Amino acid sequence: MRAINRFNVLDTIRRAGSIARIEISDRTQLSTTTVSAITASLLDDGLILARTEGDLREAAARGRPRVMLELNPDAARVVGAKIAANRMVFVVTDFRGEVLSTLTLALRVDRQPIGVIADLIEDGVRRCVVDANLALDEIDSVCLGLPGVIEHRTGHVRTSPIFRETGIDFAKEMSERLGVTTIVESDAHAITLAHHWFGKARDLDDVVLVSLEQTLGLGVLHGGQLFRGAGGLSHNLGDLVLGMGPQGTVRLASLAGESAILGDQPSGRFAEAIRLGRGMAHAKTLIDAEDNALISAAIRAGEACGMALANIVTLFAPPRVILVGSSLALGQPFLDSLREAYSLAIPPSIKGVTELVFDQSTDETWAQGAAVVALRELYESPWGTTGPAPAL
Amino acid sequence: MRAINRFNVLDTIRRAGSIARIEISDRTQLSTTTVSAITASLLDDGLILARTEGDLREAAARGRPRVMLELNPDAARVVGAKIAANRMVFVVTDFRGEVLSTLTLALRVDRQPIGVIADLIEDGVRRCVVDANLALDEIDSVCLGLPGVIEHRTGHVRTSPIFRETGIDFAKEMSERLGVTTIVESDAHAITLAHHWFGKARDLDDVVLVSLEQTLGLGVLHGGQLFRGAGGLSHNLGDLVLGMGPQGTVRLASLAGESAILGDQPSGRFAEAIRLGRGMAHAKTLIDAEDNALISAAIRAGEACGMALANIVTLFAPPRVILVGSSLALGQPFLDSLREAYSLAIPPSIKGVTELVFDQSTDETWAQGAAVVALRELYESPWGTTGPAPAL
DNA sequence: TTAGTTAATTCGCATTCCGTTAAAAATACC
DNA sequence: GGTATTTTTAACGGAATGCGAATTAACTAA
Repeated sequence: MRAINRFNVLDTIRRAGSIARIEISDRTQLSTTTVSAITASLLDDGLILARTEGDLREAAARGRPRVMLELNPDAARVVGAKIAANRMVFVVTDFRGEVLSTLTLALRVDRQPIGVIADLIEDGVRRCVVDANLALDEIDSVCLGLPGVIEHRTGHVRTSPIFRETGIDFAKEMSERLGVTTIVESDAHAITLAHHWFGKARDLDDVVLVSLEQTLGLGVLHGGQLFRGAGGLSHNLGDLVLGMGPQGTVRLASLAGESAILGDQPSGRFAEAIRLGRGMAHAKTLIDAEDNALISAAIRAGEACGMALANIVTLFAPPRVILVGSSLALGQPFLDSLREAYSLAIPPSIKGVTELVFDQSTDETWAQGAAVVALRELYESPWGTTGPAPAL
Repeated sequence: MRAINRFNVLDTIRRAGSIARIEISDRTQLSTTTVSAITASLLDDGLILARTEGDLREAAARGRPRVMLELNPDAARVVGAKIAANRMVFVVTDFRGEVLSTLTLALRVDRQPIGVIADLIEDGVRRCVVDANLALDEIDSVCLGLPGVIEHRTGHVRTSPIFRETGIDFAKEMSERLGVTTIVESDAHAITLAHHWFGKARDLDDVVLVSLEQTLGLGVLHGGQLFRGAGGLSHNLGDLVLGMGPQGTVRLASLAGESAILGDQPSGRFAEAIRLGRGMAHAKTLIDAEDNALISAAIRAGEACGMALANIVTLFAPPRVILVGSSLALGQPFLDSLREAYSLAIPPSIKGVTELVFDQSTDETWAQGAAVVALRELYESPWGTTGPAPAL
């Protein structure tokens, strides 16, 4: 009971940024007494701070001024990372999820042996922590956002474009290397939570996010919780089947995946750009220069995405869908054909239910999302509940 | 707190059918003291009954025999209904969900004005209640399972093949007519809960159900709760887009919907069978007689369903998928092609996660499922909690 | 200075749950 | 019939929680 209310109060403070006790009691429907008790214990545990200034009511406010409460940034530190095929981005954040330091490594880890990848990640985490003027033992938790099908609950990576192997217990591997609790999560889930905390889903507890990167991912937020499959499985949109062609199934990835759009670029400047993770940006300049092959690839991809998107909306009927990922950088041809295919494919019965939002988040935001995954688990953990009774 | 524990105890009793207090305490992790208190209050409220016989331990059990507790069938009565285009099935059930009376009306309500349909439903409910030797004021709740896109929370029918109009507040309409709380729910959601309580999902809290009837529906059970879209929206699988043809989008319904399989049968015995709701059964006999047109239609439908199914599994990754509905009656050609398309389309990364189960439920089961929807809401309502404190 | 206003805390009360212990109930074994 | 065994109920104390009312705190307005 207390644990639940504690979490609710903490989360209310987080959402508000800065809020008085009365206001908390208003929003959580708890009595001011209870709120006072809980906030006292949170203050005691150092999870929140009180600030006397900052009462934002009408200037001519009478009565005892409110004491604003906010998260204590120093209550915890976590590392979040976005691991992609050609780059890794690490962030260290404080308890609020604010970024303290960032590190981007432009590396092609694609299909390297696990050991190598783990080495690189370990290195990145350590360096990013040092950059934040911290030591590793001051970090409470690490979360790695990976593309592919991730089983968050068990820490297994079922399949991922960056691994040759399948079914790796990567959470355990990295936990042991770092000596810090490390969890894994789908990169799409990470960016979904990033939007929930800081981005375009701040006002919603139900939202669907589609990530169009090298891998096509999906994040479904339902009642403020990530919707995960059995075992905490993440989804892989790229595996969606769009049709049966003569040579087997046609999957979304084969039309709208990065390599499908950019094609095989054996060498040259384009290939170089792709290797550096600027494939889409380069493609955009080529499209602006009217490269017809690319334009038609972008249109095909947009149509496929629009169709898949309509199907997802048909199934989940969220009030908002957020589209993110490097493919958005393709610009007009891609976006227009996506929108058109979507509006053609969306069934009339749920027209108007869902709003489409596009967002070009930076890699840092993705990593921040991974940090949020880690923070959420910290929030929910019993912490040092002042009293003896731990959570059920 | 009490309300939660009460509900848990009640649900534990329901699941077990018949269970001793000790066993409840075991399963719910509540102390025997608490269980005793709660069961006493439940007995007091007449929601459960004690039975001395029925201790199923080893015959040579010593000590005080267990007192088995079970739901009091007479604690409540609800009506559940399945409304389809060519028939209506009503059931009256007791508090346990056991059927007390059934009524099937073979009527073509398809596209009639609302008033007419409402008249027929009202009539059916009243007759079925009378058949159970009850009066309408002894009924606690009514739930109508309808095809189409239903907004359970608001009681609105967004679109349904049986209505010409869209966006009808049908729950309100029927509540007023009957003078009994009436709720609406997607028929697919109803059958999903029926399977959860009585059928092939009794052992699971996460399952996906696909209903292949005139309309293609979907029910997703997640953590024992129905997954509903925004506003309690139900899903309509038939609206899934399988591809973009020359004349616009190709939806699943156009390949695997009833009319797509059976084709336009202007007149004759087949047309008559369809009108009577035996279209699929008749089709089966024709298929057995090697009607090539029908066989290929069934195969096309099976392929489309298998593909769509694979996509759903890709998105939800449930441990089990249950397929129900009249189309299953088509037999081999349909099922084989479905299975084949499914196994072709299912991505290797989640192979083995999901088990396919086919089930030919009777219409009565669907109606029973609607009754379950009503019962679940009764279970969760505060009831006459003995103590003063109501639910939060 | 005083009265008024709003915020936060303190205090007392009721509820709920758990654990322990004990007793009562209902049967089997000897 | 007595004893052992097991389930259920009952009683008491302790602890945690949440709420309402009263109280204190801090400030504004006159």
